[in-house]
Formats: sequence, C-alpha cells, structure tokens
Amino acid sequence: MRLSAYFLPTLKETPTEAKISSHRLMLRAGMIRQSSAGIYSWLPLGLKVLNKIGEIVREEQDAIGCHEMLMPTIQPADLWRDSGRYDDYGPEMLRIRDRHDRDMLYGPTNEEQITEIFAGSVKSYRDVPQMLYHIQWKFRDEVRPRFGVMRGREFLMKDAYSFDMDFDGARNSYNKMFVAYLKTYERLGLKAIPMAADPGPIGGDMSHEFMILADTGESEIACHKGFVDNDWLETAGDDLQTTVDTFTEKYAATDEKRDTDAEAALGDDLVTARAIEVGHIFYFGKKYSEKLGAIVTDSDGNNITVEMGSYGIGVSRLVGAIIEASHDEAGIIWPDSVAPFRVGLINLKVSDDECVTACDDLYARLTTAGIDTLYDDRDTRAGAKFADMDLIGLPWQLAIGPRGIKNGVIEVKNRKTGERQELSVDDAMNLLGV
RNA sequence: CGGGGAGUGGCGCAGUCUGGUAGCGCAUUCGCUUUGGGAGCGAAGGGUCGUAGGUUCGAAUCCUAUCUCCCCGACCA
Repeated sequence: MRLSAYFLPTLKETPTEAKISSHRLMLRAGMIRQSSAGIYSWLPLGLKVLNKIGEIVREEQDAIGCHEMLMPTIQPADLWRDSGRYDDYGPEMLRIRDRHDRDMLYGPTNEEQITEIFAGSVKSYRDVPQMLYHIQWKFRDEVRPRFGVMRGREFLMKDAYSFDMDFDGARNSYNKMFVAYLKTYERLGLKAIPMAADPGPIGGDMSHEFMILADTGESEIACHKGFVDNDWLETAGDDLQTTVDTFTEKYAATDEKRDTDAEAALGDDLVTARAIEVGHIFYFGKKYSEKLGAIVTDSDGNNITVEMGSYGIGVSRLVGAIIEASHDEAGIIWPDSVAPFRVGLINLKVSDDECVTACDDLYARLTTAGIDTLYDDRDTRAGAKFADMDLIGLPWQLAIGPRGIKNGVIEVKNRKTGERQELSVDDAMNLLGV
C-alpha cells in the first residue's frame, strides 16, 4: 500500500480526552475515531488489526470443530422475556421500540438467540454435541465507558456456545475451548493467564477468565509465578483434561477471588500485577436450555435437556489490550501476527529519481513475495516518516536514501528491539525470510 | 449513579477572576530556502467561543437552564 494513497490520519499531538496509552496510540496512529462515549469508528489501519485478530480467533475456533455463524445485533424482547433476563438485565441493556411498537433490544450477548435456534433445529442425540460461534457487535450501555476501545459500549466479541448431552460432555467442550483460548492468545503474542472466576449459580470449577498482565489493567491479580515464566502449553500432553489441569492446579486469582492464605503459602513464587480480562468461559448447565426448551431425545428415547456453556473473547478489546502490553514512548509495537502491515518501506528522498526507483523496485519485490508492505512515498521529511512508522508500530522498517544507495545498502530496523542495521537489499530480503 | 473537571478554527491550548467585539503553537494552502530521525522564513485561508434563554449600550467573559465529553469510585467481555 502506498501511503500517499492510503487513509492514515496520524496525529502529532495527543487528543486531550485519551488518558491511557492504548487509547492515545490508537487515536494518534489513525486507527479509530470516537463517535460518542464508548462508541468508535474503525479507520482502515485499525480495522486491519481488528480483522487479523478476528481471523486468528476464527481459525482456532474452527480447529476445535466450533462452527461459525452470524446472529443479529437486534433481538426481540420476547426472547429475553422467555429466559427471564429482560427484566433482570437492567439499564445496561439498550432497549429499542420498532415502528409497530414492538419491544426490541440491541443484544448484549446471545445465549437466548442461540438456544432458540438450537432448540428449534436439534431433536436427536445424534446431532449432539454441537459448538457454534459468531463474531458480532454487542452493546452494553455501560455507566462509564473508558479506556477507549477496551471498555466501550459497543464492542466486537466472539461468543461461542456448546451443547452436550451430559455433564461429562459439557466438561469436554469446556476443556476444548480452554485449550483453544490458550492457543489463540499465544498466537496473538500474549501471555494470557487463566484464572478461576465466579462460576455463578451453577457452582463448580468450570469458569475461567483469561487475563493478560498490563500496568493499566483494571484488576489487581495474583498468581503463581510459573504462569509468567513458563509456557506449559508446549509441554502439555495430548490429553485435554491433563492440559487443563496443568493450567488450573496452580494458584491464580482475580482481585475478588484472592485468597490471602493461599498467597502466603506461595512465598517467593507469588506474583501480583494488574491485568486486563480478554476472555471468559463458563459452563452454565441447563439455565437457558430449560427455559427455552432445548430438549433432545437420547438413544433410549428419553427427553434430555442439553447442557450448555458459553465462551467469550473480546475481539475489539484485544486491540487495546495488545497495545497496552506492547508499546513504548514512540508508539505501538505490533506482534507479527496482528501487525497491520509486516513491513514499512520508507523513501527518504522522493525528489531523488534514483532513490524513487530503488524504493519502487523493492516495493515490487516485497509485494511479489507476498509481504504486506506499507510504502511511505509521501513528499514529506524523513523525520516525519520515521516518527509515523514508529507510531504505527510495524515490525520492520526499511529505509532507503541516496546515501545508502551510494553504498549499496538500505537501513533495516526492528521495531521491537530498536536494532538498526545496514544491509544489501538481498540480505534484507533474507532477513525477512524471502 | 455519587464525587470532580472540561467544552474557544482539524489538533493542543491561552483569554473568563476584573465584560469592550478572539489569539498562540501545530496542522492546511501558496512561495522561497532546506532535505537521513516530527525543518526555516514569508504570506494566506479557517472559529456566530457546546446549545438555549437572560442581564447589559456591549457577553467567550456575568446569571439560569440544558447537552456533551473526560477523570476518580461502585459495576462489567
């Protein structure tokens, strides 16, 4: 992409309303613009990242046999009256009335909707277990939206739902999701720690929040330091339950679940930090299947109310969370997997024909090699280009100027380490794995 | 929802206390000089000061109401 033709409105100065790094950087990097409190437009660069995260989430859901679908944002109130949540939900739910005076709502979540669909379509044990998900915009009318995209009112969320014949099946579905989540966060370049969460009225140990450590996190957490130091996912075996046990047997708790005795027992192995919740999975049994009649017949002809679980990942929140976990004074530092472009190519002197030719050639080579490149061919000063590249945080910066051309080299900078080296074009391509 | 703060060109701010008809930096446009880490000089364009009432000869400034946004807390992916 040629930057001269792109839409990337970066800001030199920080908008006054943004207080935390990720929010400031997203505004400055031209990723988002605020529409109203907690509601944002996603500009091209921001949308690219959002989509990349969504794609990784999607791949890991598909990999465990969870099927993508898409449910509406607007739902009928009657559906929620059936589950009893229409009155329970409170002012966080945005209630709407259509032209026929029917009560509608902008969905804050989709348990009712999915259960109704399942109940109407699945009648036999032969079609169970089933796992379905969608990635859709939700709305929760937060009293106080804040932290930019991390606590918005409108947010993009992946929510999945599992349906099983019995508790053992539900546990298996839960475990599959648990491990899929670990893999998802790892691919996003995040160290997410599963922490025991409030399981609600069902009880048991089947509810976990996935937290990533960041100074601006909303809650104060404590955990065994093994969660920070180790990567148990690599050492975990094939057995699902064993893998899940590896991650759940060690102490890890969000602020409301902390246990001073357990923490004292850990001694030097205790780590306390602030963290951001980026996912939540839980088993809730027959809570909705009972109310909405999700009943199937088993092999003996008995009617069985299915066991359900739901599994959320805050996709839009992750954009902010990743930045919180990965930035410096100059700007964002994207993990390779979600970077909007892999390479930023800087033409240091657009008035120099030789330099332009060299840049155009390299751009063509990169593009042909399938490397998504943002090519800064604008007629501005070098300093501004470097500053913008640092701000938007692409993993690699390649800078070409007359001085380097004379010596047959270009400058290659690694955004994360800050390391700069002068290489020939071929060596630079090798470094990028081409 | 309790407590606090703020709305003035696209962005960041001053001016408000003490009323006199709006200013600075950045950005934008043009010209010249520059050109390898957010350049310099000169010129230009752009604001009915959140909105609505009121006080006054005169309101960004004083009074009243209202809307919006931000921060701290309680609540949530």
